[in-house]
Amino acid sequence: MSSPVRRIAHLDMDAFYASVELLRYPDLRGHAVVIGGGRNAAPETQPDGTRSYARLRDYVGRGVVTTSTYEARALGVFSAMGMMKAARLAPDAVLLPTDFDAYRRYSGLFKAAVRAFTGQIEDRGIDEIYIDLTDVPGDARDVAARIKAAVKDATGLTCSICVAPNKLLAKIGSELDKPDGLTILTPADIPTRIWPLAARKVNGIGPKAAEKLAAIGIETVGELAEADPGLLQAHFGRNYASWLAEVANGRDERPVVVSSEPKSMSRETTFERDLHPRNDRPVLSEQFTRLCMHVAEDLRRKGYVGRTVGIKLRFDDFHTVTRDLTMTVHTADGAAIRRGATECLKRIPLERRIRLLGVRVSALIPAGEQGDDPAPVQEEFRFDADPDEPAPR
DNA sequence: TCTGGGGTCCTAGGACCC
DNA sequence: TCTGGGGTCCTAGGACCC
Repeated sequence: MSSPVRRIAHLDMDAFYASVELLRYPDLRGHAVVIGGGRNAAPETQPDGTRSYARLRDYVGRGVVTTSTYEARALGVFSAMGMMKAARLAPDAVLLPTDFDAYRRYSGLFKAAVRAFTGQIEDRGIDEIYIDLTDVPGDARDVAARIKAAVKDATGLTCSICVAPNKLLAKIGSELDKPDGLTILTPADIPTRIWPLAARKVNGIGPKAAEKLAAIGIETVGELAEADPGLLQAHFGRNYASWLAEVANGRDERPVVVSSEPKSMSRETTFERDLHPRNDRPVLSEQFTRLCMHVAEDLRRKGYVGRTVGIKLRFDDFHTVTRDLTMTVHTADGAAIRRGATECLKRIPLERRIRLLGVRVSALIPAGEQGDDPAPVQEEFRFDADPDEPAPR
């Protein structure tokens, strides 16, 4: 049983948020620009058309870098870096707040442009997708070039695309020629183009796994491919070890998943200062309610109800704990969510200041598909019931 | 200079049931 | 008498990704 060779593309927008901002503020082109930080203000345009931008050096707070332009990256400023550290590396960089509404608009534009080629698209977030091009006629490089042109046309933005036999290779490949890249990978390219790469480049090998690999002398994908299966199993467990061996050889059969239902929705917030569980109780309580109402609003807006409510606390020492509670009925009601969340909160000892508070609802189903009993059903007395048989459901 | 927010998936133990 | 063996649900934590 052999399936035809697939043709899977991964498309990744180049420095997406930053590039969208440069469309708005073309005068920043060529400058080190950093997006992130959270509560900072947007630049003001003067009556004469000039704009004054905030500089990274003036930032105070707990935010992290969301994206940076390639000029800022050259100064060592990357995504997920603390803003205060970024400010030390690039004090003169321009700082812009994140504008998710704008990014979502451009995300919709580029995805619509790709959809003109095929509906076989898997969403991987705001700035990247997988595309199954197996049934799209034409030479791979040609199709990819046409998709890039269509994206550029629809958004004014560049992207990087790799076409490969599977998602694993396509994902790795789209990074190889960034920005504005177009990469084609075949199985024959694995030894030359994949094996020299750091193991960390594989989607699914994160910082922890990379560190553990390094500890047993494995730095590259090629070294991983040569590794003794027994050694891998001893360090990573059977499932992860066999997955590592597969990906190191470029094997991946995962399909492009065109649609999926959300599993959970959550809201969380990091406070500007760590809050004391007793002294700051009013603020905490107010924020707690706000988060519950926010999640409820998200659920209703998207048309879901959930049955499991969970909370997350991060303390001043960064230790994070979660609690959750499964209810008897599904809900999207803020007050019901808050009641569940409060039960969860009672199970956490509060002995340190609180840095982060989060509320999550999971076990989601589309609203309207509730099979929940409208009211508790009374057990019916049956004089003929066999006491050893379970009651009928 | 302490490290965001929104997700998914996996593991593992215990409860509970047949 | 040393006490099976699955399957599923619930809960907590952690790795990872964008």
